Amino acid sequence: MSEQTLSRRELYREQTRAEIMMIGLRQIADGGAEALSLNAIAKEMAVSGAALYRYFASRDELLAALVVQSYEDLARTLEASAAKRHKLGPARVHAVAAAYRAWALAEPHRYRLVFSTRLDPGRLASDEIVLASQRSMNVFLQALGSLPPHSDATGRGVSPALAAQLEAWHQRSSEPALSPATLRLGVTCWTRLHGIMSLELDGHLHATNIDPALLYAAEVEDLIG
Amino acid sequence: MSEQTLSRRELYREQTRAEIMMIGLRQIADGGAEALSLNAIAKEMAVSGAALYRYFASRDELLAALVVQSYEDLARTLEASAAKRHKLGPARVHAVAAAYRAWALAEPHRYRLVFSTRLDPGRLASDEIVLASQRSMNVFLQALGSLPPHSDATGRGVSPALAAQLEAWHQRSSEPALSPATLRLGVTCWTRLHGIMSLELDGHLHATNIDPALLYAAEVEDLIG
DNA sequence: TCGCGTTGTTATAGCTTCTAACTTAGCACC
DNA sequence: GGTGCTAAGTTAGAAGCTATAACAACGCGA
Repeated sequence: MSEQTLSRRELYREQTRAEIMMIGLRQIADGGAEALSLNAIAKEMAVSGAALYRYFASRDELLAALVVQSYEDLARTLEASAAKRHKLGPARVHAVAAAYRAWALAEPHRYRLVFSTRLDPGRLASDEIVLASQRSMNVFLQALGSLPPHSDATGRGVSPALAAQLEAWHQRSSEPALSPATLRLGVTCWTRLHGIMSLELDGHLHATNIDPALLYAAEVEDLIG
Repeated sequence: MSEQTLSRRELYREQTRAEIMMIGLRQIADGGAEALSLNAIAKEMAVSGAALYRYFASRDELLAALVVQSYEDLARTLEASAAKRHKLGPARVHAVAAAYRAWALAEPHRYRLVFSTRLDPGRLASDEIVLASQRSMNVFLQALGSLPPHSDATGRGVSPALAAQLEAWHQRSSEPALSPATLRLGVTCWTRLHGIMSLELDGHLHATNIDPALLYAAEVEDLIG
């Protein structure tokens, strides 16, 4: 909370935590969340296994921290991709979608870590996770909101119940510029793109012999217009 | 392979295997794939832990068997839902989609087991898994193929590359009645519905405060017309 | 009926998480 | 500058897991 400079002790502590997380992240990148082992990290750091419990109360806590870190990394990546193309419109949607896909393909285990790691409910609702999620979502929403209004984006296919929930979301949103139609486009975009990435990463599209990149591109095109 | 009646020994063996799988499945249903423990199963069966290795060479082999079993159960469920509504058309698509969602919600851990369990490549490409996958897919394809032809189902938004791959799939498919357009509708249906179910089950849609059922219904509607 | 293969056993190695009790080392305060 | 408290490391150990090896006994099939 306090902004004052950290004491020497706290500084070392943060460094050690960072080192633990770095090694843990590499374990996950190599072998998935299952491969995360406090003991193995300790061995690599040349300390006893028990020492790490001074920094993380449990393996689960470290895992949760890595989920948060990865989610934030995804958010940063998407924000960077959007910042590069400062012009809005379809090109920006393409850029963000491409960045999303590239991140997932570059670090599949991390993508899985973020989206299909089951944490205890308390940790899942952690402020940092919700924040990172909103940051990522916002990048998509900003891009989608800049598209020329689509004829049936707000009308056809939206049930009254769904329209009401979108309206409620619109009301409490911190960004009043985002219309309910854009919000809807946002979740749809997210669920569709995630659907492809998730199945692709787990090899379930392999049997069809269809290049997932083509499916992905087609969905992006469909969402844009 | 041989159809001859099993010997007494083989019969008992199958029974024991089934019992192991039953208990293992319950463990997964309760606590996810991580909770699967040969030792715990043995304790529940009142045998030593080592005894189970006569029936499954490793924990991974048991896990793979449970993945297959669950996938087949999903396929059976979908087939049953289709069989109930013997009339084809939109109603059938609705029925199958609803059955898919219901299965996922009834046994979330099993859904995750099927779709986001990482098995070694050898096991993932197992004949039984591919078969169960095709069975499930076929139920959707049969239903989708019976829809009145949609104006831009085959034209707009399909890149030449994608069209070619769909054509190739069509050629080697055992069901010549399924047009490339229907095949495309099939994968799209799968990726979209899975996208929603996957995010919903892992709690990622919670932050939006939107009922996933409404999103799901909207996607089904969009796919149909 | 007899033998052999199947199925169980116990023992053990090696890994994991995590706790408890003890030692050391350094930061902070007087 | 000395001294004491606290943080950070240590080892020991419990309880759990997968998996293998060596051995005992049961029962099916010839």
